[in-house]
This record gives sequence, structure tokens and C-alpha cells, in this order.
Amino acid sequence: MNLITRNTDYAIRALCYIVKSNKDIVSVKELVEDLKMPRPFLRKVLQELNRRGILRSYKGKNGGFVLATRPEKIYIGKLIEIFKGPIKLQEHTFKKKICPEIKSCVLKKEIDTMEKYTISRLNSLSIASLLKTGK
Amino acid sequence: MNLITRNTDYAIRALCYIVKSNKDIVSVKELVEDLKMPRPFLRKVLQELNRRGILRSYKGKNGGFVLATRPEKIYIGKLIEIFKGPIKLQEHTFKKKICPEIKSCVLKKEIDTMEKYTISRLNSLSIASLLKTGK
DNA sequence: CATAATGATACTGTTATGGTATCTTTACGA
DNA sequence: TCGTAAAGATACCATAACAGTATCATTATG
Repeated sequence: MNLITRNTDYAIRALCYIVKSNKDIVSVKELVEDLKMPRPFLRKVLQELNRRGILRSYKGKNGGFVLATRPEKIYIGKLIEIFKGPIKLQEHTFKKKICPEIKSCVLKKEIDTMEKYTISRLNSLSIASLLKTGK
Repeated sequence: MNLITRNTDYAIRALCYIVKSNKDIVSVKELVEDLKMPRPFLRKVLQELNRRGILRSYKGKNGGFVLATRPEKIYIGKLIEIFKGPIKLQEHTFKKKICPEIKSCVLKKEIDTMEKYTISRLNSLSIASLLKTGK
């Protein structure tokens, strides 16, 4: 099981890189060279971050990406949600009416608790906080 | 993402059923009729529980399954592990040396924390405790 | 010894994930 | 003004995990 898939992972690395670079604009070319990610895949990821308002893109020669949101406001939980949808530790198991039983109550509640805990932690962890402690 | 997959889900339901039934021995036939699960799939699940020492099987006519472990000692974490391997919230992302960076430290640690929390809760939740509160 | 049970195992369909390929659009700058 | 270097959009492909099926072998009971 994976909270952080490749999409999200690449997004996080790219965002960290852009923050640290202190440049006006960062191109995919530069990111690929320095972070060693598959170019077409990374492009898809960045395009999505653009659509979602995390990055802002500039087309044309010398184009590239800049942050559209302050790094303190980009939460890991949000990034996961962008690439995988709402964070869940249980998908369908309890929805289908296979389980109108004792079990459902207790187990479902338990997992809900874990899920809430996980979500709340991921939603308070930002790109900025990843970079801060690293120094 | 799913902590509890079908395997595990069926296993939990079947185990609860067996405990509640108070019978000497419970056959797949009975389980399938009462719990409405796909028969061949459930059989695989039960065979695995037998191999792992959770159930004990009896072959031949009037055969079936009985608990081989007390319900207080059958933990949900264990069942998940049987069907999915060790519980993880992060698989490979950090292992591959793509990330010898600042980020790895903080994010990895954070997810480790969530993972440990989840594992510890799942490992203290037993079949018996699922049934208890239901009453 | 027929039959009703489990054991073992190989196969199949679907979906999520990770990734590629290609064509279009845009804007800088010589 | 036009070539070129960037991003946008989209369609496609490969693999693995998950969910489930199908079949045949083995075993114990009545």
C-alpha cells in the first residue's frame, strides 16, 4: 500500500526543487536533468499541478513553471488528493451492503479513526516544512 | 487505498461467524449460504487461514473448519499481513536511491510515524473485540 | 466404496499505476 | 516574421495487484 505514489513523489521533489532554486522560472528540462525523472511523466505531473493552481506555467521559449502558491500552503495531503483522490484507508469494503453485521460497526470505526489521524497529519505537513527541518 | 482487501474482509467475516456459531465444525457450504460470498474464493481464504494456523481443517465427509487460535488472539493486523504481507503505508518510494535529499528525511519519518500508529492499532484489535462491542 | 468435504494449483478479467509517443499551441528573439 | 524551444492535450502501452473461477487430487465418513 502506498500513500505516496510516483505522481505525488515526483510532484513533491519538483516543488522542493523549485522552491530551493530561487529562480524566476524553472523548465522541465532543468528538472529532468537534476532530478533524473522520466521526462514525459514529469511533464504530466507538472501540467496537473498547473491545472490545480499549485504551479503557474509559461509557454513559449524560456517558458517553464513557477509556484502559484506559497510553499507553506502546499500540503502533502492536498498533493496526494490531486493524484489519487481523497485519502482513504478503506475504499468499498464497507459500502456494499455485504456487511450489515456486528463487525462492521467496530472495525469500520477503528479504521475511520486511523484514517482521520493520517489525513490530519498529511494536511498539516507542507512543502515548506519538508524543507525547513532539512537545513 | 485499502487496508482491508476482500481476502481479509472475508476472513474476518468467516472467523466472526465461526466464533458465533458455537458449532464443533463449520463447513464452507454453510458459510457461503449464510454470508453470501463467492464459494471458490472463500475456500482459498480459509485454506490460507488453515495453513497459517488460524483455523484447523478437517477433510472428508462432515469436514470443515474450527478455530485453531482463541478469538482474543486473532488480530486484524495479523490477518492483513497474511493476505497482503507486512502493513506498509509506503512501499518502494523511498528505497530506490532517487531521493538522497532533504525531503526524504522529514517525509519518510512522518509517514513512518503514521504507519507505526496504524500497525499498533491493528495489532491490538482482535476478532473477539469486534464481537464484544457488537452485543 | 460412493460421496461430501478440503487441498492444491493454474487460469482469467479488471483496474490502478507508471510510463511513452505524438501532435498542437504559444511566445521569445535573431 | 519566422524558427525554435518551451508547455498543453491526449491517446496509447506494459505491468502488477486484486478478485474471482475452474479443475483435479486427496481424504474421511457412513
